[in-house]
Amino acid sequence: MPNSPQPAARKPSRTTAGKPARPAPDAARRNERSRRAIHDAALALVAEEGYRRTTVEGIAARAGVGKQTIYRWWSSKAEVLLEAFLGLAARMGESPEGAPFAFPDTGDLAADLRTVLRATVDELLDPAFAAPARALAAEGVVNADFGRQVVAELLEPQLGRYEQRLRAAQDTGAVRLGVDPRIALELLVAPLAQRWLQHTGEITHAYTDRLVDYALYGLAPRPDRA
Amino acid sequence: MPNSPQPAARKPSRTTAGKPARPAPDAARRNERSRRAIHDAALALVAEEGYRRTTVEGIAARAGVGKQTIYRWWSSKAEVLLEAFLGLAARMGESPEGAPFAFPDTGDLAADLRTVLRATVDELLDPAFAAPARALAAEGVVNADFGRQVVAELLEPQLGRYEQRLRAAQDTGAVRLGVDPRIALELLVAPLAQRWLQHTGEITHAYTDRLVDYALYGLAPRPDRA
Amino acid sequence: MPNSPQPAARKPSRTTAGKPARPAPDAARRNERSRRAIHDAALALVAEEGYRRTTVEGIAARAGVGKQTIYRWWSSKAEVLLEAFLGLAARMGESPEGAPFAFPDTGDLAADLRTVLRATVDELLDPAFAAPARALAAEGVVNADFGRQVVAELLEPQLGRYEQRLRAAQDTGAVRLGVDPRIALELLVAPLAQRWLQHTGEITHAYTDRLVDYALYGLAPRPDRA
Amino acid sequence: MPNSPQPAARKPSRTTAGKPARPAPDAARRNERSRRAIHDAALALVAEEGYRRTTVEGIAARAGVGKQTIYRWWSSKAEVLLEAFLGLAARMGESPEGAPFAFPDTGDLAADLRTVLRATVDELLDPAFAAPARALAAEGVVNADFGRQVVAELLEPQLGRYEQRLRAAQDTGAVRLGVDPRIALELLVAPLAQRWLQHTGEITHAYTDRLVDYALYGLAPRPDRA
DNA sequence: TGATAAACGAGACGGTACGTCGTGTCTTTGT
DNA sequence: ACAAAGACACGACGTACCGTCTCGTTTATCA
Repeated sequence: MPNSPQPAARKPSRTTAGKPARPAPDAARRNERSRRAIHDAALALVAEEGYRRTTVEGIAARAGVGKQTIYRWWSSKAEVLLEAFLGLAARMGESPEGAPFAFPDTGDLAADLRTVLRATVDELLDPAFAAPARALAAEGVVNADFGRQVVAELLEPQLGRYEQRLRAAQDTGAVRLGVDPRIALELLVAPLAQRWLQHTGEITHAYTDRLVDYALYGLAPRPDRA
Repeated sequence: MPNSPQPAARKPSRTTAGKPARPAPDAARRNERSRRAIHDAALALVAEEGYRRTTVEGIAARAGVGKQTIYRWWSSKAEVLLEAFLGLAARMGESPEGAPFAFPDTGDLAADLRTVLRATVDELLDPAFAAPARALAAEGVVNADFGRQVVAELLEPQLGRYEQRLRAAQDTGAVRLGVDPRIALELLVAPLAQRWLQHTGEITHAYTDRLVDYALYGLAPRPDRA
Repeated sequence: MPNSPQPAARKPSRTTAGKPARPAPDAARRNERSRRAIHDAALALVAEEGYRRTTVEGIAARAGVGKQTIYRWWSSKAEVLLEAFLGLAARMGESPEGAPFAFPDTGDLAADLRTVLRATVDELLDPAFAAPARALAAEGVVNADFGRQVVAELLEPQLGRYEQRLRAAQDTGAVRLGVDPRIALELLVAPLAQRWLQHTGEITHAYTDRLVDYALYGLAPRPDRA
Repeated sequence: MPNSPQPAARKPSRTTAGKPARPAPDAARRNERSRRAIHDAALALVAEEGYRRTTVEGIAARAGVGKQTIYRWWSSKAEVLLEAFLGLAARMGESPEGAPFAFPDTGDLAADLRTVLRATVDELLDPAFAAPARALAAEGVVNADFGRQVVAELLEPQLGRYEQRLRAAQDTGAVRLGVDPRIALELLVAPLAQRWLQHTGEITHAYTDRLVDYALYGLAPRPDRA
């Protein structure tokens, strides 16, 4: 996971947008306690009340903070939640020693994929993780700019590791050379994402194990594999 | 597509929920002109302004209708949009004569899948179709009940046709017998859905053609297919 | 006193001002209970908390009314207070039977003026009357348009009665014919107003009695009056 | 006029009020440049924007000063403005050589009063003078403590000079001995004040000339003066 | 065919939240 | 230690919509 839990020099997105171009607050003087309290309040409220019922006002009240302190540093509740969630994901993805999660490579591609997908299933079933993650996804669906930001900051680092592992598998011959690793990864990950996002089916370890099998060996008959 | 453009006997969901148990309006006396105007206004506003900026008040104003006429028959703007979109999808999915769309079966599974996925790509790139579809998806992500309703009324009829075609393919030997057609279909459809929903990549005919190939024959080397 | 306590067809001042020209609410559908509750709340809060600490939000809360209901019909808390105060003044100025107050004319001008000014002193010493009256005056000092409105709707009707009485006195010979009744009235009324508004001195019956005497007979020696 | 333009030892009123009893700043180390800049900014903003739209923040910004520097030495924008206005009045009331204005005594009381009142009319018609004066008056109307402070520091010195001149007139026989000079002065000054403050009429030299006449010789007929 | 009851358009209402502004306090960083 | 700068908790602003609630006014069965 990127975004280690240091003070975080995220500049206010107002800088990039800016029509009236507010003078841009001084990040050095920022109150770190408030920032954290806002993160925590946002995550808690989304988990407890749902994203829709979560309001900027509510976050401010729960964090013991003035509304303006939120608007000074973020431009919407979605931005607040994204930053809060990146922090949460960083904390969850790390081993206790602080090293970020790394994609396993035991030499057995299928096994490695099963391991990682099972771990993802577990995360998606954890309400504290799932509620804000859903909220971010939903916001991104309807707001392309925000969606791309979510992808870049949250999703891409994860998917990049799949891509690397699949490239390694191409070197060892476990995956055909002609295959585009990007599309390959989607075959594995997207079905799980769809079931979770759209409520089209249950998500279990058995399900992801099957996904790995189907994706690697195809749906068509395979006479060579007895 | 279900929900043909007849008067539509959709009963107000208030009946099912209902604590105060409103007397339940008389669907027979319903004004069909208003119903249609509301559909059109909802679709137009979502396409023009975005889902977030679309309000019940705005729909009513644009449709030249009182707000209460909306609240009498629907319980939220999401419900209005779902019904409006079902109508739109029915109109688009139908051949001019009025027969609903049917999944092709030329005997060549790969070709049939490519055909259907290419058509889906075209739909997803049509803004008039995509904007409300995205809105419904986003709402469903964050609201499980509504999500299941969207799946049942909108998605499932489509996916069911994939499932039937894949079962037919199992009979002809084009797909292994052990394969779960539900999961198989997800391998084909979910990557496209993810790219579209999450803005993780471009969606093109070339892309879906590749998906069909990868899904049918797998990512691993296939020595039998010279 | 004008403005008897009938429904009051005061049209929203927005009509006169109006840049964005809001559609202008329909006064016929106005809720009279809310209107009264807002009047009462405004007067009570100004008396209890002071004008400065009285807020539109506070008035709305105390009246059990949405803020928008205030902004729909008035353009500022000052306008609310003016209307509320006009109602109060009408109620106070009336004899119990409902007839508005009339300036006395006993034939003795000095006595009549003393009577009326003493009554005014009593009003100005009544906190329930004085607090909103002060607030309106202060607002008018600093905002010329509003000041003129206060004068026209509140002050002028009162001063007009002085003017009439003085004209009558000119007919009977109690006041010189060359005297401008407008200025004459100011000689009597303004000193009291100044003491009250600017806190430059006490206001008592003895004080106003003296004012009447000085104004009628002048400061210079009067050899004719033994 | 008191308050000559020396450093001004006005101690922060916080000392007198004070619950938390702030350490009380050291007036000796005070920055005189900032003090002046604050005065100028306050007067300019009130004249340009109006009292209501003038804010402490705006004054600080315009003066190139930190907000705290204002709060350190004054307790409200009204206090700032009062002090600034006292300085302005001192500068305007002085002859170029620095001697403060003195009430004329030519032996002709009526002429002297006309002279002074005409000068006052001119001041009241000067926007740079009138805007802050109005603001102070309005604040005083609604805030008794502040009102008394305005009277004591600003009004009383002026009115005192009227009182002295009227006493002198009693010695020469131009004013009856039984007349209270305080009330007498109000007869002359209050009508002008009221017209100006409450926007009840125009203020002109002709008007004040008439006031002097009416006040001195009364409204009633005066058979002795042919 | 006229009575009558519902749906309808309009929009006022009590509310909640928005995003902004100003207050008065506190903290940081030079002087 | 004062000062410039400005972040902060707080509270009010005036606006936008929410979902409910009247108001007349159609409209469309049934008497």
